[in-house]
Amino acid sequence: MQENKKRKNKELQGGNSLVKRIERQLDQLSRSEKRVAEWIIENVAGAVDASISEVAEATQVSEPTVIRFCRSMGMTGFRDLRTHLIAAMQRPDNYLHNDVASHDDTDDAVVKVVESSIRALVDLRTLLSGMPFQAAIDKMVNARQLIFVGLGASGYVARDACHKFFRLGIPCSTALDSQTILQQSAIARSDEVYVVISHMGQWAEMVDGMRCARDRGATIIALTDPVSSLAKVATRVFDCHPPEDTNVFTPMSSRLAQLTLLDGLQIGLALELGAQAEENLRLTKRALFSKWSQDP
Amino acid sequence: MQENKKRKNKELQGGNSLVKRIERQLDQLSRSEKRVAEWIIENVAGAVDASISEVAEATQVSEPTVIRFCRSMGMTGFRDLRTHLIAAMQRPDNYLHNDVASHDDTDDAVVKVVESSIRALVDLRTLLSGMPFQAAIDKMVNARQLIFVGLGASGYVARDACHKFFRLGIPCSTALDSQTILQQSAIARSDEVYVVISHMGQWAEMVDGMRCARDRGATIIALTDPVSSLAKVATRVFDCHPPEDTNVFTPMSSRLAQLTLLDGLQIGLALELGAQAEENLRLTKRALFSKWSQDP
DNA sequence: ACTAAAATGTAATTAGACTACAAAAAATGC
DNA sequence: GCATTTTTTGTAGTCTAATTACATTTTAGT
Repeated sequence: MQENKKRKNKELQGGNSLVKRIERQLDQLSRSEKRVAEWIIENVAGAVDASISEVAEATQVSEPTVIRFCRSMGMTGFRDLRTHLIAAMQRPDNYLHNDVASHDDTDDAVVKVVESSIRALVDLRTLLSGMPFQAAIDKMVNARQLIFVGLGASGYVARDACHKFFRLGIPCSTALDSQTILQQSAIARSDEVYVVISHMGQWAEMVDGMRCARDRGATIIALTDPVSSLAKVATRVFDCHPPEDTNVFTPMSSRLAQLTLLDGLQIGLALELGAQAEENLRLTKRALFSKWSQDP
Repeated sequence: MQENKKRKNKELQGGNSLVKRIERQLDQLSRSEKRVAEWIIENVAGAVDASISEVAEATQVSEPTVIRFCRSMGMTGFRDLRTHLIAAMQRPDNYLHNDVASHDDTDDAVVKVVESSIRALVDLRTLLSGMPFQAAIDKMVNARQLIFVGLGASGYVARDACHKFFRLGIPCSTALDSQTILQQSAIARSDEVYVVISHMGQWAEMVDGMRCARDRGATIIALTDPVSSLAKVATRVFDCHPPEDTNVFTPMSSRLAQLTLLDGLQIGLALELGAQAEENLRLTKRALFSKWSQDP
């Protein structure tokens, strides 16, 4: 018993993905154990919080069978399995995609939402290397003004981005409806950079406006579907393909990817701008801090 | 990208979040609880494997005291503490987030930003089980109106949430500056639910306003630091502790956690409301879709 | 020194994890 | 096909961990 504990701890560090390990050994299991395995894979989320009796209940299997399953996986028992599961969940690549269904209870649904958001960012990470960050930043460094463009839900992303970039000390504005977009782009200049956020990239007025701005020499950086008409007009495209939208309960995780991407752009730009931008960031941060620290 | 390649400064990040949190609250603990805290800090690895009686034994303290310590840390019990400890232990090894430094090149910086965002969501994932989703949703189901409150950067989150929840067919509004907050809360009703987003939870006007609304019987749901004064006023608290904010280049990933959390709340509420909300979601979605599909 | 409050421990309760063994089910040999 | 062995599964019970209720001690204020 004593030795087991020590050894177990070693394995925990090296830990190659437990979920994948379960998947791999799936067909070497007996019928009941397989049910347990499948439930855990489908539901890694809930499994972490569940007790042995809850697992037994959920899989219609006896409690000892659950323990046998743990042993089959090379764990010393249920507690050990749980430990490894928790550890595995700290590796974002283990999160699988599960849609929320209308029969889910609240907690399951929430967990699924968070996990699908994690997936969205993990996906983003793999796409990162193909994205023109340096090129976009090079344009931004010398810009007279950054204009963030977005309609509807993307408008919130644009606003957020604007609020983030202005702290670098660069003039920033937003254009969040057709009228503003068309007027703004009608007077676009070659030293202005438009950052356009649009899932589909299909809104006619927006595309028209950006084409106009582009013709006037402005730089158009688009976060959109690369096959869209907006993408054709843009100077640089960051691939934000729209989610395949089968489920009404789909959370808005594509928006998270956009926000994160813009975070990356902003930080990249700050680095490029150097000391002055860094100082501006520091000052804006302190402006808030000193306020609340004086009236707590 | 390849995190192996750039594992240069293997700075001892042993100070993972939970341990830091324990350290931070160390002097607010009673003598016995402090002993437990110190032992765990000294001995994180061992603590993960220990049972409650082993901890009690090792620290010369009774078992209930160990549990009291867990509660003082904001956990529901010993099991919960263990869960979080295991999660925290995993951190130094994989996906360790090095802060962006001024000598980083663009691509490194962007990867770091994305990974720290992923980290933020994985952290959120482990905190979920302690969050009062069902309670919050129960209040929202019968609400006459939802009011989303946030100042500054949190205002964007509030706005975004408002835009998300209104699609369920519930009256939603925002209060994004002190004046609006004070006026709104002055006429608060007991069938209204306030959703308040604030990192620090220390802005005097906001806390005053919420206290007033609370006194008038409204429900206050706060996404904030659980030790803040806002948290004390709130009906329900979702633990969104502020990031330890040492670096100017810190991306705003805590905001992602808030957005995701609100996504979860919205979907949970949609499920609770049932068919009507589902239909509303479908309709709002189609309203957009039919527009762009007719003029591509 | 006396009271109220907080901190801690004792003992009992409950729930969780696990074992031993027996009943089914499947596989094997004749 | 039937008997026999082996494997799989469940039942019932044990033991341990986690938690609660309550009693005792300690601490701080008057």
